[in-house]
Amino acid sequence: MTETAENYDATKYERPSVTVDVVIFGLRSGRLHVLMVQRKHWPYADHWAIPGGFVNMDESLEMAARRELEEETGVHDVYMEQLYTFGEPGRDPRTRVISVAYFALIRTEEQALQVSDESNAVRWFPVDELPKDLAFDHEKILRFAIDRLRSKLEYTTLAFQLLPKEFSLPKLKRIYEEILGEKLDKANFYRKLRDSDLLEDTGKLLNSRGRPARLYRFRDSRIEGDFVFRYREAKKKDEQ
Amino acid sequence: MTETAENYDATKYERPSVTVDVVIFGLRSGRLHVLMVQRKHWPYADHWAIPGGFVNMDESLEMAARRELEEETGVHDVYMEQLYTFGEPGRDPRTRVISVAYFALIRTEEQALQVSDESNAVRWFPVDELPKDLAFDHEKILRFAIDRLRSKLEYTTLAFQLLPKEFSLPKLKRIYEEILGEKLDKANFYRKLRDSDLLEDTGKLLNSRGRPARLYRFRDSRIEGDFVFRYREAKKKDEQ
DNA sequence: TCCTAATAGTGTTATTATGACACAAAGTAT
DNA sequence: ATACTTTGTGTCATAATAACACTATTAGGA
Repeated sequence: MTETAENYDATKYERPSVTVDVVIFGLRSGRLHVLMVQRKHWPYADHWAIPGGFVNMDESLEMAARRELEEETGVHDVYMEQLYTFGEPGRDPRTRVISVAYFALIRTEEQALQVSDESNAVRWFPVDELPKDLAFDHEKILRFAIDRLRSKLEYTTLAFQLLPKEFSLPKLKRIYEEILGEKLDKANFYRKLRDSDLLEDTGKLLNSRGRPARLYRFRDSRIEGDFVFRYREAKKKDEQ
Repeated sequence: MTETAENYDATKYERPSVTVDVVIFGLRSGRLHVLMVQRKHWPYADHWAIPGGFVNMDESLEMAARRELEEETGVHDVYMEQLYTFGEPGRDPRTRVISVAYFALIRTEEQALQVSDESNAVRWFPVDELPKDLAFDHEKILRFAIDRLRSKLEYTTLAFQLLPKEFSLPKLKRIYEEILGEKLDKANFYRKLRDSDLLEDTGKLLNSRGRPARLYRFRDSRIEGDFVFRYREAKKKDEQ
């Protein structure tokens, strides 16, 4: 049958629901954390979940993700990109739900959390100490997000989104080590950054225990756009 | 209000439709092509489009993509991965439609095309000679897919999915050149492949004009899994 | 005040990867 | 036989990487 504007019936087919879920990464005390909300309602009441919700009919997916993020946590103006779309039948007991997952990177010190009335609590969890029995397939989504963050760290400047405006090289290095789970060589790391021309010396120093660290900021021009900072090459294959 | 299994009403919210669209790449005469269908019905009747259709309530997204692919083109058993989800309001005049896009790589010589009754025609187009006025936002999806294919070619073995089981090194090299749009050095390319240990010599030779080319096949163990063949490093930055 | 611990930052070198290019090998066509 | 075409290898200068030793600058305690 030929459909025209006149006879097309938008309700003819049964439709799935569409949600957006947002994996929010931040650093706290130098460790990588994920923001989770504790659900108030069925299904999975009292279970921890990634913030998210249904997409409205008149908003884009990214707008929906940003709206949910702000509603449920008070967080706004952050780096965000689409991660993957999860749509297995049965992943939500209510009905067929297709979830478009995003991940966001935030500067924790610039953000104040707030709890919405959809959840009991909002909390940061270290990525290696996640709560048990997450709602839905959120554990899978989380692992997916962590893997993606790790791999993108190796060829993008994503890590910059997690740092305060001004920071020291040792701090940046510790973040890379934290996320990649691997020690890096100081000299080689510093040299890569110097050569990359990504950083700008603020002239300021940061006192701590030992010798004070120089503070840098990122050159704006390099953060956006397609410039690639590959902090190291692919690992040598040790298989064979 | 608290929702329970008893009072949850799945039809309470208005829902978007969800479709899958599949960008299908193949080689024909050594050039990269995309498979398109010509629409029969409103909207965009007679316009060329990426094969796709609505997701059924009881099938996964990837199952839906494979079903649509087979229904509309007769193509099956191919490499496929999720590309991105497009969901701008207004991208489909019928109603709010969210499209989960996939891309597939096929060995053209092993596949016979067929036309479904949903479309007037099915045709291969070279990626640099696409038809004008594609349906919906399919031009955007296509560009997205081509970019992704290019970038993944540089650090995966995706190109292998486009080739016949047995092939020569010059042929493989020409494919890389075709997709990347750039000449590669023979010696360096061959050396990378030899060192990668990805290939297995079949012992056979392929006669053509000049010296016969040795035929290779891929070691199965290396095609699947997370093994990475980086045929070259990132380009040097020419900016600054 | 002077030593020590702690942290920041630089220099050096062997090894490996890359890119450019010349050259040799093995067929076909005339 | 010889020219031509295409496949395949060798070599070398340069650049990137990894490993590790070393110097620098502060705080804090003896």
